[in-house]
Amino acid sequence: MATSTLSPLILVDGSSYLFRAYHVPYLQALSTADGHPTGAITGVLNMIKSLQKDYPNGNIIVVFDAKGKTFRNDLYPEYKANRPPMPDDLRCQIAPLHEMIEAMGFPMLVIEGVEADDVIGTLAKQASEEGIETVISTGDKDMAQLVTPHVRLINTMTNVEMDEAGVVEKFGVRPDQIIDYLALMGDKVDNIPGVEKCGPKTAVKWLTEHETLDNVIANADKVKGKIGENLRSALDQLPLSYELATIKCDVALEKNASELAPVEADTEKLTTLFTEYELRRHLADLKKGKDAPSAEEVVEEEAIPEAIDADYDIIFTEADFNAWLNKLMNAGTFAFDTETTSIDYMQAELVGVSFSCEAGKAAYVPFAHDYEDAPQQLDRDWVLGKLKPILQSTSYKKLGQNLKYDAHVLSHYDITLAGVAFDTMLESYCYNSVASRHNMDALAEKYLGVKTVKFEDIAGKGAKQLTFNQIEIEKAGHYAAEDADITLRLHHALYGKLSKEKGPLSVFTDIELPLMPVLTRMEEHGVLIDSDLLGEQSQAIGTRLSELEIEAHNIAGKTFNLASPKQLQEILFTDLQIPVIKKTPKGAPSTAEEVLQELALDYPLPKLILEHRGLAKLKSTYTDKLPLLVQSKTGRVHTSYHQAVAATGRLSSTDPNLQNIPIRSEEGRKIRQAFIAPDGYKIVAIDYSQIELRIMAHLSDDPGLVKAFAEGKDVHSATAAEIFGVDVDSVTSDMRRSAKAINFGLIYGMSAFGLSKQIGVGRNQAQAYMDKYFERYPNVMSYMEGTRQTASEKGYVETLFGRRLYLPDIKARNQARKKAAERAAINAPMQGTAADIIKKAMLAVDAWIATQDSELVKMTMQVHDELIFEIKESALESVTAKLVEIMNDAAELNVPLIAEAGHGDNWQQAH
DNA sequence: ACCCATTCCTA
DNA sequence: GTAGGAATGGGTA
Repeated sequence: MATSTLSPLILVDGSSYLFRAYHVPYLQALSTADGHPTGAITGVLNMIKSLQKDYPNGNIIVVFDAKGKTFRNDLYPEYKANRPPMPDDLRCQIAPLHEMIEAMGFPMLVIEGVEADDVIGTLAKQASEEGIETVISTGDKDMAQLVTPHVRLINTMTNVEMDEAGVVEKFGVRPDQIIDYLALMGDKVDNIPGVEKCGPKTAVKWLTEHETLDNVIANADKVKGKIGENLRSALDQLPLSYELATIKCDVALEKNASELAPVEADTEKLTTLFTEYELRRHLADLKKGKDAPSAEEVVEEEAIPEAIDADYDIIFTEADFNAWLNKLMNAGTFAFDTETTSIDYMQAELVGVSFSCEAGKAAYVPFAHDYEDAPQQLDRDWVLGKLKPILQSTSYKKLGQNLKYDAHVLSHYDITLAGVAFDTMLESYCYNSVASRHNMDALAEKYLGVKTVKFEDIAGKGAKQLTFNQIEIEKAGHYAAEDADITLRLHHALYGKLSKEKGPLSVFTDIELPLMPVLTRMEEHGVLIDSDLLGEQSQAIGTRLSELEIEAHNIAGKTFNLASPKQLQEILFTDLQIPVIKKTPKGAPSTAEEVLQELALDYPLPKLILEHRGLAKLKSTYTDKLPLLVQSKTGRVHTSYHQAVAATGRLSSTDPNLQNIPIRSEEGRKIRQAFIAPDGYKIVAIDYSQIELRIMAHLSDDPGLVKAFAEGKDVHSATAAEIFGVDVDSVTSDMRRSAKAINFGLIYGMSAFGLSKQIGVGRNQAQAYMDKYFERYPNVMSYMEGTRQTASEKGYVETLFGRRLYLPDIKARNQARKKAAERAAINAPMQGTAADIIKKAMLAVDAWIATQDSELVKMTMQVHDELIFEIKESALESVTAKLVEIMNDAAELNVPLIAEAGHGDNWQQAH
């Protein structure tokens, strides 16, 4: 009986979906005008309607958990004891949902004393016995135990269907082993005990070896190691865990599966309910008499997968290449991508190039694949010679994904990429910077609904990963051509959206895109490092570290790894019995700096550890590492600036990160001595003074703050005078320090609690300071409040230049997340506007430098509010003055924008 | 070889 | 309290 002519039974685990829907962010935002939440209702209704569409003949039955205890609580009083009570904003959605489902005519079961799982298990078993195919719609993995040749699971929210093979694929064990598997692992959420430290991997391993839980138990004494001990100590309660994990399939029900038939929908009642809960979409569907769209159709921005047949060429002949070249030249705009041997732009060698100028059509031109028996390819220099005039011309418009990388590589073949009109990575970043990554694979999935071939798919991963030249041309060609094709299609999808948003579009056109070649030049030029000096520093630090280690071991009475927080916890809080001051988020006793600072007052060891940590950090991260990053080709260090990482609009820097070179501590600052000027040059560092506070003054237009800046006052002293009600001349350094903390705190969207911790006063005192501040600077307060409000209304905030930052959590029910989003909303316009301004300054500086002798001055680094240059000694003063002027003029605020310069033979002196 | 938590460096 | 990157240990694969 492989198939059945009877209608399939569709069993819906309503409770599982209710909880899932409740936690879906975009559903959380839904409520009626008077604030009754409706997200979970909407989620479950969408899901049921989507099932209706997918199984038109299906006989749908919806099952919910009943209130109160179940038989499992009798077996084990601790069952689900850790569950927090159901939140009110979920509880209040249950009754209306039940009413709606009943009015829709679906049979609905809510049976006391058992869980929905048990009712579903029972119905599924009955159906199987009658030869009815069953589909269980659930998000709960435990249900996998119910799967048989006639029972499948479907997760309607993710649209993943699971039959017996699917269970094996997902879990690594068969459905009939699922209970054993669950019993071994236990369940933290339901408070079911299992074997300590036994997760999915271990459970699968044991069940693969021994088939059943009973056999695992019988062979328990053969399991070695800590995990074996854990298994043996769990033996007694494993039978209980097994029983708790078992879904009961013989619940006494009034009607069996085949007797539960749907009744006609009560349209009138549904209209009333949908109107009351303002479910407009469902109301509209009711009128049209059609099924509601599936859950994903409700989400905005959902990509509709494009059905485009891929037609990719791999070019081996000059004639074919010339034909493509002609197409590109006539295309107006084309997508372009390089394939190379390394992701490090300084090491990379070209292996091939790909293009596309029409969706679905692309070409790959290989010229340096050198695996054994690789076919004859076109000559690299011939290809590049042909391409050079086109790539260098601004008349031919190019687009790509992160073309900064390609520009670097091409520059090593004497090609200066120009005419870059679009970059999909930057388009995505400007359109919506809040994404974990703006890489092509993620964008293709998000905006095109297309899954691309990943580099790892063709090259493998880990130590055995191949480089592109070693990959078979057929495979490589498809991958490379797809990259160009997808980039082109992504551009069409993304730019259409971006161009409708004025602010984000101007950030893309006027700031990010033109900044790309500027960053390329900075990275390519690199920074000069005195490796010998760093070597000496490493050695000195090493000596001191050994001394500290010996002393620490003596005090502890045994040897231990000073760099291990875990071992240190043991020594401090167990061996030495020092009281715990603070715990880490995971609950372990913290050994963080602030804790050790405090302990250092009473005990000798923490002080040693602090010094050791500080020095070890300097050595491993900076003095040891930087010399290793000097490129032999240039004798310099070449960082990577990332333009699409920080959600606020800042740059970030990696390999190495040149934006966190120490400055605060005396020893740390010495590292900056190793950032040196070449012969005949000076290092000049120009930084913006108080840029974020000035932006706050501008955005809030607070008279007091604006005046303080206009008069060129020390703003922290001025603030202190206002808050403490004293004359500016009587402000003590303590007052100034507190005022400074408040000023910074405001930029970070702080609370009184945060401030009190920062400046070491009580919470009430901190609140009093803040009240006083807002009294003196009332527009700052209204600005902050206004920002929170706009963020909540629009879902995003903007910088002065239109850069946008979305805040998906701004309406979160979870108060911690909501508060965090509010702080980000306060901070982003200030941090982001500062980022816009320094980027504009970089563009203006670069444009001016281009008009000068190429040896006169180079911009080498950017550290958020500071630009660092190498300037020819002979023209030091005039060039510095010019640069300061350009930076001052980068933006017109209602307070002065002040850049301050310093110079020296190294970066430390320049400060 | 990879993931994670913890810690610490910057503006 | 905002925004980042990187090193380490320690667990699991």
